[in-house]
Amino acid sequence: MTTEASYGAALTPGADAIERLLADLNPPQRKAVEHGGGPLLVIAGAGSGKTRVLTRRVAYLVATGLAKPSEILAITFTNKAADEMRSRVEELVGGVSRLMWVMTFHSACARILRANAERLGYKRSFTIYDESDSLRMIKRCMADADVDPKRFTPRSVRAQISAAKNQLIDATDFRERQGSFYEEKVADVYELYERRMVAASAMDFDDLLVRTVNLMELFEDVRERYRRQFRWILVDEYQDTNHAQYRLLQLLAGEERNITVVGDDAQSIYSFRSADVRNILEFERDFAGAEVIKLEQNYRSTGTILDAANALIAHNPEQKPKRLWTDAGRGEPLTIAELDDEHAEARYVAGEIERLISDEGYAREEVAVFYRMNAQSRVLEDTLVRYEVPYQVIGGTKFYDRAEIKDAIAYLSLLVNPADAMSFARVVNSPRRGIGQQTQARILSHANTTGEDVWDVMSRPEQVPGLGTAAVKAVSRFAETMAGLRERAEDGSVARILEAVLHETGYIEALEAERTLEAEGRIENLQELVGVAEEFDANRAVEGDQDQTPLEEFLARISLYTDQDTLREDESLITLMTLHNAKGLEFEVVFMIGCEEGLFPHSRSVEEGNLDEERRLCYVGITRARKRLYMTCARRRMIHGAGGWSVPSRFLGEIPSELVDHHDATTRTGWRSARDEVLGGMRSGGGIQPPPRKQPRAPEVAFQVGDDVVHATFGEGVVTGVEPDNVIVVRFRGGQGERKLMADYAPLKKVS
DNA sequence: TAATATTACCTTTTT
DNA sequence: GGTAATATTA
Repeated sequence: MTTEASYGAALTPGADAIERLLADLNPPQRKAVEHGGGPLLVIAGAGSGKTRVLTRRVAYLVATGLAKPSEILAITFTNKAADEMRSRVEELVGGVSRLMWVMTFHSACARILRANAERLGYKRSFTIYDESDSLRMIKRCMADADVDPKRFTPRSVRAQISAAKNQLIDATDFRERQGSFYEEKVADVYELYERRMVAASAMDFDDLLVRTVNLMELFEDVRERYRRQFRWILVDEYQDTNHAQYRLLQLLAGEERNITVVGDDAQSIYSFRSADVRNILEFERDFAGAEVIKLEQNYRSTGTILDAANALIAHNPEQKPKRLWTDAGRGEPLTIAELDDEHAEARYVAGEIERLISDEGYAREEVAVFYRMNAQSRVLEDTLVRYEVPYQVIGGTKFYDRAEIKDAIAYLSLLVNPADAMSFARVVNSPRRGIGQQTQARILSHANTTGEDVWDVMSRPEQVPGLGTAAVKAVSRFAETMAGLRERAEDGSVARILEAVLHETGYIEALEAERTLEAEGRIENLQELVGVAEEFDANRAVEGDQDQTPLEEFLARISLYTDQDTLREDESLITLMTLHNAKGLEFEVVFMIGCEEGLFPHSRSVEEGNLDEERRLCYVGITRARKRLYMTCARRRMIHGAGGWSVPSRFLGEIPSELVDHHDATTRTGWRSARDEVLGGMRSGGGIQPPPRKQPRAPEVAFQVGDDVVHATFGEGVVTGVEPDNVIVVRFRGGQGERKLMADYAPLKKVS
């Protein structure tokens, strides 16, 4: 712990510098930055300058001497957010930012575990399995535990295990809690999976968190060491933390509890990954004496866009009350466009983008298109190519997900971690070496029964029961090749090792022999990977880690890297991404496509009762837009082959009609009745009366002028007008003026 | 064992 | 529309 002296000495230097850090902040932002020690919760609405507050606060802590740079742990959820925070902090405090830990939960955990893995029975050079690796491992475990993959899909089993881990329920606890036959079986797989993962010295993404918690709980010395190191903790997007992450923060916060968390419950969109909004809602209880600061002034969007967002989110019953406001002016109305099908939708979007760029002077990099599912990008991409609109897609099929890249990385993993059974299985017969499933299964089960590393087993194949002479010979050859490569893997250039692997294992040769366009593409991808390795080598020459070999460091880095991080801002491209990926970003112009029931909100979310979360996702999308927002829906859409009729998303109807320009480009009638029903008061007259249908929320009571009402978000008010289509006008207390609400949908109650 | 053909099943969102 | 597991055959 630091002495009193360093606190005192701190306040003298650079009073100017400190004032400059605070100068352009609004009062609540300033208050958050200047908060001293102890827990702090910042409820930061969309676009309210939360990153600015976080980075300034880090700089402030350093500038005032309250914190040494090395005592700061700043946590984000994505690498991209971490990179941005790091560079913004660096601008403020300079090179000392190097000493801080500014990274994702997962990278921080991986780094802690690298230094301590042996205490938990893992090798220091443990391998990190991504989702597909872990799914393969699950499948293998299911086969070995005699669990029928037809009755229990591997994905659902993994999902259950993952959910359990994120709640820190280990295999033993899991078994104790479960009753049904199904859950018993999952418990069998869970136990086996945990054993196999340790045997392979491998961790999945959940393990990174769970094992770090285990480490801190089991070893007081480790816990104390990191508590002393991270005296100041800051967490971004706190609403997305799960229980394991919450526990980790609790363990790290220590007695001083210098923990700052920033988040927005209205932007919690990761409950499917076990994120628990309660973490943010109950922060004040968990960290008693916490100061709470709300940031409600929005610096990003027009008043119209904010009104739309506020009106939409008001349909969610439970949230921390907050009202986003701006003094930026009204701006232009939103556009809701209805098209015939996804092709017409794509043409509309492409045409509008062209128009916005050529007539209204927007730059391509200021435009983004968001969708619910990655699969939706395809049609749009085809159209953009035809319209010659340059674009980039964030997420989706990833470079590191390609088979050849995974193969190459699996080879390297096996060199570094000789216990890595999944990498072995991936690589041993690729390219074909005459080592088929039978042989592989025998080697793996021999490794499992003897407890040896796969590497050692394959090095002495004659000891494996049941192997024929041909198999023994093939395996020996492979083992020799690998042994030769391993000697050289100890040090030196990663790029060189990778090239040696690709050539000496015959991998490239096999691709060349294919003489297909596809194989050529694969070779190009591998060359790109070599390029990545070269870049890594060059950077490492400047700042290397002594504890790890270059190859180990490379693999550790790459396993937590996704191409999320490849978002480019400087090039003139429009950006395509899922709504989930859009969180934390902002664009002048935003298109949200596929706003149809079943797609958005997704039918599965509706079935599982996660409608509120879908609505928050919509809220996130809307609040990304600075100036212009388009929402589109198609009346017909192909979903995996078969086409179907669609109904506009209920979210469109939740946006007050006076904020919207409605653009109808559909060509036939018949569908309109369904649409009019959802869009409600948006247009009047005409059309056939829609068949009666269940309302999302039953109409409560008829409201009359003069009724006192209370609204989930806006608070108390009085009804000042009643309009057709169940629209009522309410004047809320607290100088917010009047709002039009749809009585059937708004979370509004009469008070007597 | 490997290569090909056929079928089933899919799809939410991601560190 | 696409992948991945399975059946079939050389």
